[in-house]
Amino acid sequence: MERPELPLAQLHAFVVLAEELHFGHAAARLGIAQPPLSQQIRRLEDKVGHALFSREPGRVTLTPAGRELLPAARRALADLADGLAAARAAGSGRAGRLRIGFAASLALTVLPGLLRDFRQRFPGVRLDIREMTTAPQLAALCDKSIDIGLLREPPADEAELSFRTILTEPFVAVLPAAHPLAAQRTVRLAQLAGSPFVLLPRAAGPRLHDQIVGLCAAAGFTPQVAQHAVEWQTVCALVETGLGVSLAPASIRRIRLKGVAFRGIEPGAARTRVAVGWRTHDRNPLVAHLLATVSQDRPDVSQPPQPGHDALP
Amino acid sequence: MERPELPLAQLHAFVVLAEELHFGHAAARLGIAQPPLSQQIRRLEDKVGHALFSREPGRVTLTPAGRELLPAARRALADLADGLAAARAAGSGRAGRLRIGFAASLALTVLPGLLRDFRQRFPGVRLDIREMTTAPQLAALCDKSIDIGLLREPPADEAELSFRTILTEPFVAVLPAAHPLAAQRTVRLAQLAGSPFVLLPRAAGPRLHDQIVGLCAAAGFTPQVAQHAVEWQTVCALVETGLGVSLAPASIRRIRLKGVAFRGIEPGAARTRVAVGWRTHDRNPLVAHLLATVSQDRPDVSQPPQPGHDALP
DNA sequence: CCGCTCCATACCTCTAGAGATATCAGGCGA
DNA sequence: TCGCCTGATATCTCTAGAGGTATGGAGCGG
Repeated sequence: MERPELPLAQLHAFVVLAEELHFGHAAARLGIAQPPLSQQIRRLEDKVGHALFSREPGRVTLTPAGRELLPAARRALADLADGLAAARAAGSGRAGRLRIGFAASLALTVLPGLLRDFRQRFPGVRLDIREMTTAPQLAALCDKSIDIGLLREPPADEAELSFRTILTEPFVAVLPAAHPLAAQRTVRLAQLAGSPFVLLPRAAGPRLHDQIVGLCAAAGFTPQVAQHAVEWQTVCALVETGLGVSLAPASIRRIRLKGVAFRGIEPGAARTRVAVGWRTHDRNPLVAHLLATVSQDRPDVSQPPQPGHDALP
Repeated sequence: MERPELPLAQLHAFVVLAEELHFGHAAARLGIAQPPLSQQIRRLEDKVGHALFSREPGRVTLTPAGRELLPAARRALADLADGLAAARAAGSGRAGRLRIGFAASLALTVLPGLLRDFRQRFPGVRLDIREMTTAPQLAALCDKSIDIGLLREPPADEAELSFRTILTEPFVAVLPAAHPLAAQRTVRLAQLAGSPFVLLPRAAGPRLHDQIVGLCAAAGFTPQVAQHAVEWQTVCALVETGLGVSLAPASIRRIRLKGVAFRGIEPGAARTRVAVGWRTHDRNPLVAHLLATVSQDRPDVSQPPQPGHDALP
């Protein structure tokens, strides 16, 4: 790429003169005297190396060189005016692009409402939304390929990142409908000791995985994982086939499968957190906007299960 | 249209830094020291009103405002580089647009060869070709809406315009095939006195019209025009129907109609001229190129008619 | 011929910015 | 801790150009 040769002020004067085809009128339109305009055009012509205007008695016309330069000058001036407006809008937080990563299960809880509210308040902002499990979200936040992460069980020791809990929800047992424990309203964790488990891999969400395993340990057993699945929807489908049972965040009740029963657990004090994450020193105003939207938008899903939701045997 | 706010040199530096994301490397690439680059970017940021780069320990990244400005800056710089190259090419005669007007009958003579040769020699030049009769061509040359005119019988008294004869051709009589005179190889003009004529209106080509009328007058009669037609092809079609006879430039023999006979005339000394016209003081190098091409490209159509061309009764 | 219009040229002042050198401050790694 | 890397800041010189005023030359019309 070479250095630009033509000054924009001169190109602007050129365009105005090309429209007026009269040095006096163009000078008045530019708010200057005629001789300085004459000099400006001369300087531009010297830089191009050819006359851009033909000066005849009684009229000024464009030369072929001038006719070639005019559309390019117009386009460039317009490009820059647009780009400057867009840069200012982005800088002030009225426009721009916000890149959001989210864990799949959050599509069942906070994501829809948050996106709706944000779009309503900031229609000029383009949202780039990508599904990613927790660990990849943390990496993407650090390397700046996303601006916002929506995830579960945020880490406590990320130096560059900050997190804020949006909501907490209890766990539920996920059982095949025909499972003997499905007949109960609530399941004691110890009762699950004899059943194989279907769980997400630790790598997908280390803290959530460890929390679930920890609950089982507190109940006196280590879950025997028969199958891993990255998505909670897949977990439910495998449970439905009778492959095993699971422990999951309560919001997955929204996944409605005939052959799956969701039951409250005892002890029921444990909760899993949903959080928004961002780079601590990120000054992007859109990030601040989204955090503000999250703070005003806190749906409560800690209500008890409603009758009719589960497939009763 | 407002004045441009951002200097191109600063935008150029911005683009290079956005590519390198390292002040030292970008400065080296620009051929300056790092502090001046730092100052330049600062000045640009002050003009935009927002930081364009985020400076963190160990790395430089674009802000949202910077990300919005980058494509616009790139486009504008490219537009101007292209426009400047096009202006220079047009100014030096390597490229640009040439607007040519031509009388329809010249499509039967000089036009195809001229266009072919010119395109071969100047492939970068766009040709804008419009069919116009002689009088509109003269007006368009004067008001600069065409650069070149190809016409017949150029005027002798146009102050701003110059003309050069490309070729001359004799006249032929245009007769219905069943006309008694069609049996002759050559027709004396006086023999046409009793027949109605089909001619182009004087307004379409005053001098050609007057030349034809003058030939008849020299032969002792004034042609009785039964019908006018602007195109020679239409003239031939009307002659074919038996509506009348005509006198026309010899090249219209190329219009092949079964029911039309073309015959040489006596006296046969008169010739009609085909000329190229241009504005005398036009400095457009493409005009010079075309005039040069015309000078090297002089097909000779003054040969006698070849057997088999005419419909014999 | 004279007055007016139109664009060019000459000369002037002022300013912004381009680029330089010198230096500082912060962070990182050995 | 020290050395190195990186970007910022301070200060300086120089130049191009932006815009002004005054004037000149050409052409046109009354």
